[in-house]
Amino acid sequence: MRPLGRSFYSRPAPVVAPDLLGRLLVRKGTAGLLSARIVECEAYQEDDPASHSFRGLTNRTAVMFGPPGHLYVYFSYGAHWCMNVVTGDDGEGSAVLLRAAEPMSGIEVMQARRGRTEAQLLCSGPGRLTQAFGVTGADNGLDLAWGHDLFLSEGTPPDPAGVATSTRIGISVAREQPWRFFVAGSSFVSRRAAPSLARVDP
DNA sequence: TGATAGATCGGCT
DNA sequence: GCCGATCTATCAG
Repeated sequence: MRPLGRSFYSRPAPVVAPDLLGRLLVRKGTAGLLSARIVECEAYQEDDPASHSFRGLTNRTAVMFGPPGHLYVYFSYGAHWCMNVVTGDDGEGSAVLLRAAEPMSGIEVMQARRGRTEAQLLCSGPGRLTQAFGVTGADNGLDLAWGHDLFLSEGTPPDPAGVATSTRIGISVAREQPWRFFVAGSSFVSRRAAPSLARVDP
């Protein structure tokens, strides 16, 4: 199981995002091997009012403006960590938020960390995914493309016809951009919005 | 310097 | 369905 290389990430976020579906998020640590198949993610770009990078480089968003293939982790609503994959060129503030995944291995560790046993409650949501994988601010800036215990591997991409798009969850601006990508029909997609999300809300 | 909104989640009504 | 927890960044004064 080899990490996806730098070139995978050095493309625009809305191009990388659908290509992330079906890939495996892998963590090899003292807790053993953890892996999950990505089923939902969202693209964010520098000229995008919904993006953390929209107002320019800050201490918090510095990683987003760095080289592609690194991990951007931020603390949300005073309670949860959320993880992004940095995309595009070095110096450009774009990334893809990993929102949900289907647990594949290391399920007992995920259950212990989450305090839940149901498979759909382990990695289905950005805060849940980071908790299951033990990702925190300590992992901010980590290079996914080069020899760490956390990386993405090839996996098995879904049939292109099985990929659906929608507006991004919890975002009130730039609603015209259908930059949420998910595996249609997967029961591991986060459930915050209506089931038939292939439309753009008015 | 204070108020407020936010890429969330889980518990309660 | 609604609300609180409680950190970060931005904006108003």
